[in-house]
Amino acid sequence: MFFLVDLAKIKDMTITSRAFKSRIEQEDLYSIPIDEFFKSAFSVDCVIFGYHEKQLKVLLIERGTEPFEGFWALPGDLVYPLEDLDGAASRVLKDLTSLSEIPIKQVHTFGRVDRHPLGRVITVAYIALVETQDLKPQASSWASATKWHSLKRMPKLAFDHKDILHSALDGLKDIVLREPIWTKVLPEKFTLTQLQEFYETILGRTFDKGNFRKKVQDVKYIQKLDEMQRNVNHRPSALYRFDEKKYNENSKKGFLMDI
Amino acid sequence: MFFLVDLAKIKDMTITSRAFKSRIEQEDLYSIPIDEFFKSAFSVDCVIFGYHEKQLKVLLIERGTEPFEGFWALPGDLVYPLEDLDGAASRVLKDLTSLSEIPIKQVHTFGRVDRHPLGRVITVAYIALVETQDLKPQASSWASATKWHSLKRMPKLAFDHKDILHSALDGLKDIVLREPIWTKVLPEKFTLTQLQEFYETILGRTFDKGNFRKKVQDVKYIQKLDEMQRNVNHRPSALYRFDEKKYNENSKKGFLMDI
DNA sequence: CACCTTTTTGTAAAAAACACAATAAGTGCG
DNA sequence: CGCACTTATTGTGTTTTTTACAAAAAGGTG
Repeated sequence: MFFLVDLAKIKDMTITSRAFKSRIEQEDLYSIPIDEFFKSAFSVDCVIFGYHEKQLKVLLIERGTEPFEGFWALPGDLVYPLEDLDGAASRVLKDLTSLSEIPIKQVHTFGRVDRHPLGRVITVAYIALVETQDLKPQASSWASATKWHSLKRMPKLAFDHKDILHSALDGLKDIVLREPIWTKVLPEKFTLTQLQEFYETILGRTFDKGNFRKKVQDVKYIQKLDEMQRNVNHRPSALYRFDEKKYNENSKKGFLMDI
Repeated sequence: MFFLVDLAKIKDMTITSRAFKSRIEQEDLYSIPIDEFFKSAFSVDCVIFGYHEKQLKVLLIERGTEPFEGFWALPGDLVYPLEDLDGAASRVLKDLTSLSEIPIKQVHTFGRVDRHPLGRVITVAYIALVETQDLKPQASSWASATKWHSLKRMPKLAFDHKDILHSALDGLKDIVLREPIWTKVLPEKFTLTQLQEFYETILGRTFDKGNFRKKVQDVKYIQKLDEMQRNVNHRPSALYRFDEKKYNENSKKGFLMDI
């Protein structure tokens, strides 16, 4: 099954892949006729959550071209021909953040016929979680601007990205209860208060300090260190760390954090 | 963004959509040159689970063409140009089962580059649950045969359908705890034993009869009737029904079955 | 040292989960 | 009819978990 492409239209499309464009130019396919049947493409969109000190944010890009020029949107790109879906999402993430090794998770696929005004584009949504401070938003070839946005007051988003964001937030809440993804956003050595704040922020509810602590004591892969906080203006907390080895042993048996 | 298609190759492809074929013939695009860049299409695959008397099965079709000729596979089809993803899955389901109004649920999207030997095909997996007896497997234009298969001894499946099936089973277990989907497979009036057996079958574990019953008493949308089983050769059970009105009231508040 | 803040431990009550037993209500059969 | 058999239904005590809240501890600060 093969595509031919109307480059005039392509140039107007803002969901463009750089590889895609360059390839088109090489092969000089400008004036090839159009098959009306398959006007479709697939893309990935990444919902990159940033966590820092009780604040959950999401990374948006500002669109520099029509449609939805000037709107904020989720970063995304077309999937390359020889690229897995997960790979495409990782690439988008890496291009945008210069961070590799960020674990991603597929959450849902959106394919409403009219979700893209210029054609049929099905998109697979991924989520990632990073330390907000690890990533300095900066303009790129992709967008005129990128910026961390608080989830409270969210601007009007392009396409159906509002739906995608909602779905991603649900997915994040799910994952947070199944996997210790706080390892990606808490410091190497952390306090239990920090851990508790993480859960409270993501899940949007509070926990009793004493009871939370008791739960954590049963979790084998959270290891108490012989170290303390320093220079805090109150009783210093003990520090803990994530014991990856113990986690891998236990997680094979369907182990999960249970709060 | 537009495709052109090499019909010679299309004819060999077994993931063909009937609409797709006919459209091609109409427009006489046989000898159009090929753009190598976008060799891709998207499809839906349906994991149709059948439940009947403590037996969970899955509906497979037998492929009549290469690749994987003779292999069992999940029913699926390409997504039509003016069709939503959910719509495509519903259509596949309806064509195959003559049942409409079956609720479906998207679970995951599979897009490994080499998952289809003849080209890039990304597929969105859906699950559905029906009463096994409501559906008489029969050959169709799609497949040389269709058949309910027990999940215990599963034949070798085409493509990556084994992965899809696994993922779907996880999805089913998830959903069963969040939504009362047993309404689709239990009779209008059912006993609590039937309900318990349903959960035991799907989740693969057993529950204490007395305790299960106590849980159900707290669930407002499961209504006890003034009716009894008849002609059973033991103490007759009270009959219950699903109270849709009460369910809709409660479910808005994030209500879910908790066993 | 008294005071402030946050950590850490403790404890008691309430709720939920769990295991198991006793009783009930039909059919079938002598 | 009465007894056996089967499954439904209710009950009960124990254990475990959850929840709420209080007290004590360990820093820093002035």
